[in-house]
This record gives sequence, C-alpha cells and structure tokens, in this order.
Amino acid sequence: MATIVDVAEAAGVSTATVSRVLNNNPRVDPVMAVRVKRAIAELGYRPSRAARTLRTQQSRVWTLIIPDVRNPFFTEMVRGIEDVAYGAGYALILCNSDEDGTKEHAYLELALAEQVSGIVLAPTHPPVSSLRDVLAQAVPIVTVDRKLEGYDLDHVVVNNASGAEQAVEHLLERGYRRIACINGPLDTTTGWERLVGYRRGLERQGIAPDEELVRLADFREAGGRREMEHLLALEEPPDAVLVGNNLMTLGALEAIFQSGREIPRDVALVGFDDSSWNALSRPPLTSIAQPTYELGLETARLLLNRIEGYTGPAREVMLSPVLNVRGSTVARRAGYTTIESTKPKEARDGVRQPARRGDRSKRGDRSGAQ
Amino acid sequence: MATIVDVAEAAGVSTATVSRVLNNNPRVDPVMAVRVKRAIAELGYRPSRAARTLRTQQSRVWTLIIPDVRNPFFTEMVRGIEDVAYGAGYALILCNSDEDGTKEHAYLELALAEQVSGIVLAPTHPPVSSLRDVLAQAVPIVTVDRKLEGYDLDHVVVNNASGAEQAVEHLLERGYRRIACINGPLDTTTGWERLVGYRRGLERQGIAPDEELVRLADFREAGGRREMEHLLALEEPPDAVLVGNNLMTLGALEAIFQSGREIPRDVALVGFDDSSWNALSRPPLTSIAQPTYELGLETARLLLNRIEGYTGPAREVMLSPVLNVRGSTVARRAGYTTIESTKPKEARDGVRQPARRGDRSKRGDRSGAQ
DNA sequence: GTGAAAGCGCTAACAC
DNA sequence: GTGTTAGCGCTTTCAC
Repeated sequence: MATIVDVAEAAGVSTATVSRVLNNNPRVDPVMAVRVKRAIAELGYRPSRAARTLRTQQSRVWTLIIPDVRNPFFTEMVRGIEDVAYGAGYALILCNSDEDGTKEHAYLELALAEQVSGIVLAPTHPPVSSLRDVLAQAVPIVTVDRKLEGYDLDHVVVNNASGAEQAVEHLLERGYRRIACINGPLDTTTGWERLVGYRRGLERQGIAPDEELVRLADFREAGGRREMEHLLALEEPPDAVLVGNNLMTLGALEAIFQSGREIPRDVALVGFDDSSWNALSRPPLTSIAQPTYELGLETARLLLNRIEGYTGPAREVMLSPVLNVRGSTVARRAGYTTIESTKPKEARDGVRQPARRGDRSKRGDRSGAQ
Repeated sequence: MATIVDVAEAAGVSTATVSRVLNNNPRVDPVMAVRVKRAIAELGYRPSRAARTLRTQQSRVWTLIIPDVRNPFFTEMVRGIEDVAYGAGYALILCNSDEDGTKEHAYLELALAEQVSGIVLAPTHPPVSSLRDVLAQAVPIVTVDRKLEGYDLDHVVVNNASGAEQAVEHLLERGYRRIACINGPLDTTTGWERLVGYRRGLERQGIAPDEELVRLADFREAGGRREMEHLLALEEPPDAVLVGNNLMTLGALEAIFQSGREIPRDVALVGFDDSSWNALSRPPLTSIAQPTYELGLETARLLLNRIEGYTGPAREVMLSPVLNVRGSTVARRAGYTTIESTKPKEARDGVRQPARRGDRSKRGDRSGAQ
C-alpha cells in the first residue's frame, strides 16, 4: 500500500506538497499539482483515513444509531439524514442497536473512539448512562424520534400526542366507543405521549379511559400480536383499536385475522406509521403517517448546524403527523352486520384525507428555530 | 480528551503497561492492572481508534454496502451479518449505495481508506471499476445477493432461476397460461437469472415465451407500477404475473387495484420476497421467500473465514428459495367469474406450503465448501 | 510556493 | 513483568 512518502518521491516533491494537493490547497503550483496527481494515480495511492483522523482529530463521518434496521420508519428517516450528510460531504455509519442498551452503549463508545464529527441517536429505552460520557466529550449530537428526558439535547420529534388524539377523535366520530390502545413501552417518549394523546382524545368526549383496554408491548410484531389476542379474549372486547407503530400493527392484524374476525366489522383499526402497503392491505388501513423523511432532514440540519459551530441552547423541532383515513375505520352503523356486500365504497379504496389542521390538533406544535 | 500518556502518569506506570492492560495482555501484574483500570475510569479515557488503526494497520470493523436501506430484503440480511460480526467482535458500518454506482464507489474507497477488516458488498449494477482497486488491496471481500461476473470473489446467492421456475410451474398447474414477468435489470444476476427461470418454466411445459409479456424495471415500486400498467393495457393482457421483487410487487398491486381489477380473478400474482404482510394483504400473496437472514449468516461466515486466513479459491454458497402458496394464485376454473362469493376458502387465509423439493428445483444448487 | 520536521495516540519490539 | 523507544501516515507550523 502506497503512502504519501512514496507519492512524494515519485513526484519529486516533499510530502507537504502532496498533502497540499490532496487538500486542494490553492497556493500550490498547478504544474506541481499535475505531477503529484499523476504519481497518485500511477501508484494507486489512497490516503489513510486513520492517519488523517489522528492528525486532525476529526473524521468527516457521522454515526447514526437506530433501534431497528428492519423497521421502515427508521430506514426512511435514514434516507433523509443521508441526503443532507452526503450533500455536506459526510459519510454515514449506520449502527443497529437492536433495542439493546448494551449495543447502543457499544456503538456510542465506538463513535467517540472514531472521533466522528457528529452523532444522530434514535435512543433505545431506557436511556443509557454512557450518554453522560458523550456529553462530556462535547461531540455534536442530536436525538430523533424519541426524546431523552433529563438531557438537554437538540432533538427532532413528531407530535405523538396530537397524532393519537386525532386518531381517537376520528374513531369516536365514526361511532366507535370501546377503543383500545396497544402501545409501546412508557419509558419511551413516543410510547408515553401516544398514550397521553389517546387518553386526551377520549376524555375530550367525556369518555373515561378503561385501563383494561390499554396494553403495552415492545414496538415489535410479536408483542402486537400477543396484546391483540389478549384484547380479543376480553369479556367485553374493544370495537376499535389504536396501535402504536407499524410492526405492532402487523401483529395485531395477524391476531384479528386468525381469530376469524373482520375489519372493520368486528373491530376497527388505526395504526401509527404509514407505508405503501397500508393502502393495499385487507382492508386498507387508516393510519397516522409520520413525516419520516422530513424527520431525517431536520435532524441532519440541526446536527450540521452544531458541527458548524452553533453553541446555543438545545432546540426542539416538532413535526406534525397526518391521519390518512381508509377502510379500516369505516363508520359504524346500525344494522351493519353483513360481511362484504354492505361495505361502503370508501372501505375498498385508499381514500386519503389531508391532515386535520384545526386549532386543537396543532396545540403543542413548535417549529424548531434554526 | 485524555490520552494513554495521561493514564500512564495517573497510574504511575508506562504507556506500554497501559496498552497491555487495554489489550488484556496476560503477563501483566493484576495489581498494576487494577491501578491502571481505576485511572482509566477516573479520567474517562477512551483509546483513540484512529491511533490504533494507524499503528496496527487494521480496524476491527466491517463495511457493508447495500443498494437500498429501505428494502426489507437487505435489512433482514444485515441482521444475519450483524449477528455473526458482533459475535466475532467486529463492528459494522452500513452504507447505502442507493443503487448509485458513484456512491458505491465512494463507500468502497472509504472502506479501503478506513482499513476495515472486511467488506460485504451487495453490488449495485453495473459493476463499478473501483472493484479492481479493492482486489488489488487484497481486502477480504464477499459479495451477496448479486454475483459479480468477471470477478473471482466469494459470493452468496439464492437460486433465482429455480425460484422463478417454481413460481411459473405453480401458475401453470393452477391453470394460468398467459404469464407475464416484471423483472429487474438484466445486468444484475438476480434480474437475469429470474428471467431465465421464468422462461425455462414456460418452455418445460411447451409454452413459447411471449416477449411482449416481459417487462423490465429497476426493482423499485414506481417501476413495478408502471410496467404493470403497461401489461394491463395490452390488447391481450396476462392472466398472471411474476414480479421480480418485493418493492415492484407493491407497485404492481397499486396498478392492479387502481384499474379496478381483482386478484386472482382478473390476474394472478406471484412475487419474489416474502414478509409478514404478504400473508395479510388483499388477497394473501403467493410469494417466493428468500432465506434472507441465512444469506447474511453465510456471507458473514465466508468473510470471517477469509479474514482468519483462508486463501483458497473463491467459493459460492447458493441457498434455495421457497414458494409460499397463498390466495393470489388460486386455481383458475371454468365459470370462475363472480367476484366475492365463489372465492374458494384458501383465497382468504394465508395457507403455507412447504418448499417443493423435487429433483428439478434443486438443479444447480451447490453448498459452499467451508 | 515549497520543504523540514514535529507530533497526533497508540502498539510492539527490544532491553532489562 | 515492566519500561524505553521507534514509528504507523498524515497535517501543519515555521523557515526560507
């Protein structure tokens, strides 16, 4: 493997000159530059990243830690981050913490040891202690999706409470009354806030939340399935259910279909997270679409801004989710009992409805100051 | 940021001793080790990865380059690789080439510059020239999913031809005759081999492939939609379609539903790649399940083996796909024309059927020698 | 505009 | 079992 010394010798210059050419230093003789570049090409020389990092004490790399690579919510978000990072000349290291605090810790350590320029963390729960170290190192960091209570960090989140509240409001309007909620862990802000929104939606309409109808899982498919099975086995099962994320929705659907029940005849369903197949499912699923790609964009912008020297107080960017109404929450009607024939037209198509933009649903929104 | 020198001073030892403690060198006085460890903890010392890499000329990191982070096929595969890598003490850098040869090239360069221990490449098409450099550097590398023609590299693939052939055979058995194929680019081995299998399946039954029914897209949703629309607009549209991957299947479904057609009444569908929602879709989708996680495992094992010193000839590991039969390919029958009422029971449930294991479908399989 | 030389933080001979 | 020291490959003053 050729080094900068080899290049210098081949070009008949000093290593300093080669380095200058490498870094596009303007005050280098163009003729020299050409000679150096030719030598580089001939030798197949590639600057050592390690040496450069060691010397400059920083690498043009961001580390991005997400709880689940298989969850489309996170990977779509990654795309948003990627587009900004790539545009600004940073490479991205994506790490999968697998909802495992130990792995998250390990990757955080790795990021610090690698002296990356910045870190994007979609925290797993509960917050790991190693974060104190990260803060101590003063590496620019932004959290996304979940907020870390007790840490004063830049963060980008979705207005989860509003999303859940919109969904419950919608279900109530459509005539559902016994509305259940399958949610993620309450030590995640997403889990907690979605529960708050769910309760608020009910209480606004004078309905007392029935704690029997609130089930907690882990944001994964198996958990959604298990909790849905539990709900269906209740003496008085729910007539509608709000599911806290995409993967648990899959599980819930499995449980519902397997029990021989029909949506929305026997039970209506709204889930957090949208994707192409929500509109293609059986029936099309009403869902709370999160602006995932934009989440990534905003996160990356905040991080870039920190890296470029912003040292002000921590900022919050909160984006609004949008309720896409489809067939899984068709209006409940008297005498609505047959299976296929009476299903209204909207139940079969993926009818979209723009976000509700009333005063209520916007409460708590705040655009992040740059 | 504390360095090894700070730790050495604090513990009253030399940097060499600190280094030994760091690397669990057995011949170091346990008492010393404790003292050093305490100093490390007190100072919040973290070894510089860059310095270590520079010195040892290798980092315990693998770079993994995939064409699309949003495609569940690849992320599931990543999980398999992760489990092996993590177990063997390697961290994973995941890079998204976005089906863009330039990005792939950039990430390959980054990997070399970072002096990673190994590279897993799921190549984008067409093969980029920078690969020659990688080979020249003798960095252990394994390709997965797509094979790189003309490069003698370890690779792990699925028997694509067999998968496509099984699917076509199945459709023919069920009475479909005008079978279309929406496929990926033919300069990918996956695209090419699936087409070969499709043709072979037809020819085996004495049916001449109709080139009008073969449409090529880019393995993405929009392309699948576009080509399906094209097929539906033909004077004599197909009665069944084989779609080359999960994302294009989504697009194809959109086109079919939007045109007001029903599956399988108007057109049957089999798609490559399986996932939970295939069984939950409307109707449940027959699909060719690839052993994605296992693909990752095998890939990682091959890479590990190279890193540990194997220098023999390039190896191929080929895994077999499995056809999961569901409602989207229900047997075609005379008089099968009404919409819902006559739909047979299997159309509504996700009936699973084990892989066909006849001689024919196993042709070409080869287990990779370790 | 160019070169000499120091030094980033670590590891690994080698000496004791 | 421990310390001394050279040096990995690069960038960056500081002279000239």
